[in-house]
Amino acid sequence: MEPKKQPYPEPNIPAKFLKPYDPTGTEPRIYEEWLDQGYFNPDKLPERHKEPFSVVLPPPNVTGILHMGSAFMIALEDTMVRYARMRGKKTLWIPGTDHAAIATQAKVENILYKEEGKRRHDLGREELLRRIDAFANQSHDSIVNQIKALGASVDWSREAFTLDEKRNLAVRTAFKRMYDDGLIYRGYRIVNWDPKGQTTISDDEIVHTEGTGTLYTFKYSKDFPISIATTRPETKVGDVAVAVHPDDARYKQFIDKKYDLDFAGTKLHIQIVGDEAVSPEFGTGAVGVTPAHSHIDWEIAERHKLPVIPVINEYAKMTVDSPVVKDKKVADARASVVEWLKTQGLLEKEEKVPQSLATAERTGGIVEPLPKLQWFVNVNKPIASRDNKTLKDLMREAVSPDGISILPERFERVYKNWIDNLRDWCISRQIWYGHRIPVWYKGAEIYCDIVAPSDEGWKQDEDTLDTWFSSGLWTFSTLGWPNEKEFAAHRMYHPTTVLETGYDIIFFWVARMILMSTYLLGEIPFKTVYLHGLVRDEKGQKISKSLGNNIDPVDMAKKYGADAVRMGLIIGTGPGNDSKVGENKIKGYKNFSNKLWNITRFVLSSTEGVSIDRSFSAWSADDKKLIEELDALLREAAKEMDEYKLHLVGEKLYAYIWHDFADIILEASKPILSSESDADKASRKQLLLHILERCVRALHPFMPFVTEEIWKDIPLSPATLKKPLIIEAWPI
RNA sequence: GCGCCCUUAGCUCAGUUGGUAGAGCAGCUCAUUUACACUGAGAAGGUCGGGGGUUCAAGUCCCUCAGGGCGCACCA
Repeated sequence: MEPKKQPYPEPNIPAKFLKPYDPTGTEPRIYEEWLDQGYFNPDKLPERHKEPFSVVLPPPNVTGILHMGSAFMIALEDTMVRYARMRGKKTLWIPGTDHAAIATQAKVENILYKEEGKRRHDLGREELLRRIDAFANQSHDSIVNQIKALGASVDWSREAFTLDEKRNLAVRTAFKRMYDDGLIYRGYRIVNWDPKGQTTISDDEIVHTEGTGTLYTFKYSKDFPISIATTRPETKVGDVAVAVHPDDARYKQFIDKKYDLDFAGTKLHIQIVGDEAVSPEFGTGAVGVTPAHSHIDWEIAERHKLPVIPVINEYAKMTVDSPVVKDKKVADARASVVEWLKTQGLLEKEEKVPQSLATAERTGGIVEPLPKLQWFVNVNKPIASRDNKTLKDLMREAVSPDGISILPERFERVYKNWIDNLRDWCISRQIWYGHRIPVWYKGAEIYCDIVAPSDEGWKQDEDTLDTWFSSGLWTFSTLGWPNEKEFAAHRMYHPTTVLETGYDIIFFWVARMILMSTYLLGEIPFKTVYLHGLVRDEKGQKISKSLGNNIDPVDMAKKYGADAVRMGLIIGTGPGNDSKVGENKIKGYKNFSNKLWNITRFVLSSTEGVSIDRSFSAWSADDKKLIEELDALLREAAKEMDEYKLHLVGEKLYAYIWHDFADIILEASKPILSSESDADKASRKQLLLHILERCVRALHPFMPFVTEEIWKDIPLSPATLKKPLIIEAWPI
């Protein structure tokens, strides 16, 4: 054998290795090959894949394009799924998109207004829905292409949409079952009203922002015995009571007394009630009770059977027939009432207090609590078919050592805390895009069913459902439920193995899936919840349109390769923590792809004519030790993969391949390969091939493209049938 | 108010049963028809936010303080 100093270019290795690795040219081609091979579909996997491993892709909203956060999620999930597949699991990863009701409709309405100056009612329900569908379809197509560009090994034959026919049947079926069990009811109750979006929203869709308010202390009238304090004087025209703590010595003697009085141009009938909810220390220790426009007051009113007087309408305007406030916007009405109090000499004190403002997540509108007739999910009703447990009970019990575990663990407490504070879930929305409520009315009659009543004269409820209602069914609506035959064929995949998603939707989505699955199926929807954090920019700022700091993951993939994007996202961030990602980090992993590429070039050109001999045993002492070291590292990595510590494994493989294999082992091989000892040379050639082969297999879940491309040229022994790397076994 | 997280090299972060401090990037010195410049070698750089405690041993466990971030509930 000649000393290893050959002129460039070297002969007899595949020509592609003589150039730097080209992800842009390679990745789309490899993805096409995977699609042709069909192994994304578990039904097409070879015999050895038996034990199911199933994941649902958190469906991206059809509101636009994917961002770095979605890419992070896809990278994590694809790495988990590919690892499981190589481990011989029967892997099913279901892709889909989310209609995201309010978000999508708001987006299209914005465009409509900007481009045509029209509002939703100018178009009407049918035409607006047509526009939204067109927008959603377009958005869907680009999202699908983006998912593909990132290398996701999802089963496209099972792709779902939260608003398609099958999911609609699932929604109607779930609604009907809950309605029949009394878990869904229609009620006149105080709800969160978004005047900007003109719809109700759930408690979870409220975003509190810090601000300053003014706390006004005053009396309703000169001869009223108690002073009250409030930050919303304008609502006081809707007061029906003053609540004090039952043991408060200052006010005890007034409890149950009633007063008729004139306030800001309207008549009030105020009853004094004693209620434990009132804190004697705050303000004057007395609360003016406005049942129609405060959640707490509503509850006080319920306890004391007080009347409800709405004074604010859906446009956040005052409705009370008083010259002081009539037809004014709430903010103006507040000023008017304060002015009135001053002129009457009733205002005792004004002080600035910190106050948080409730705004709607999607529209930014200031949320106004209003009483309305809406549909709710009762979370406190005992369910006969579930041992008289309530939905709250089912949700709480699902997260336990033998049920669902959440990673990182600390989120289990966050989840339980949320359940403890959970109120009935308002599910009806006054928007057009979404699942129509499967309820029909004829006069005073109400009819709920999966299909419309056949006889004449019924009118379907105009409202649609909270988008999370359909998302809650996702783990099983994507597996065919409620179609018995289809679901039976997929029964093995439920509960799904792991749910990987962002911690920001633990309440919206994770909790709702647990609710739906435990109630409808009597089983948990998944065994493990892996929560990832927010992807921020290099400076740690939240990625947002206004900052213009969004990096398009697909642009990055085009520039540096999806493999590099995936590594850049995964490495350096444990579950539950936010991460900072910039272009430089991704670039670094592109260099790594090329490093591996050149390692391959060196190994192939140094081992010409040799193929991998799995039963090789004539190892030199050094080589035997090196093999053992790598095996130890891989065993550790396997353990960490099973514990979902992907960031550690990725880093470990990177460090080993670059700094052990390339920097040390390859360099040390040069003198050995040009030495006199045939035995040492034979051993070293086998070593180089063995290590390369193991590294490529181990790295595949993280960097699927470059590894699959290298794999094609790894010289397995001629007797071995080479399968695509995607279904090869992970080493160790 | 209740609760959670973060504070480790200039920057970004790893570091899970407690056992002599790690990586990437940046910077510094050197090498250069080399498998790879999308490179290599080397050196430098940290009292692991402050204080206290437990322990033979603490970045790691406990208490406390400070700064930053977040979630929930909102005192009207």
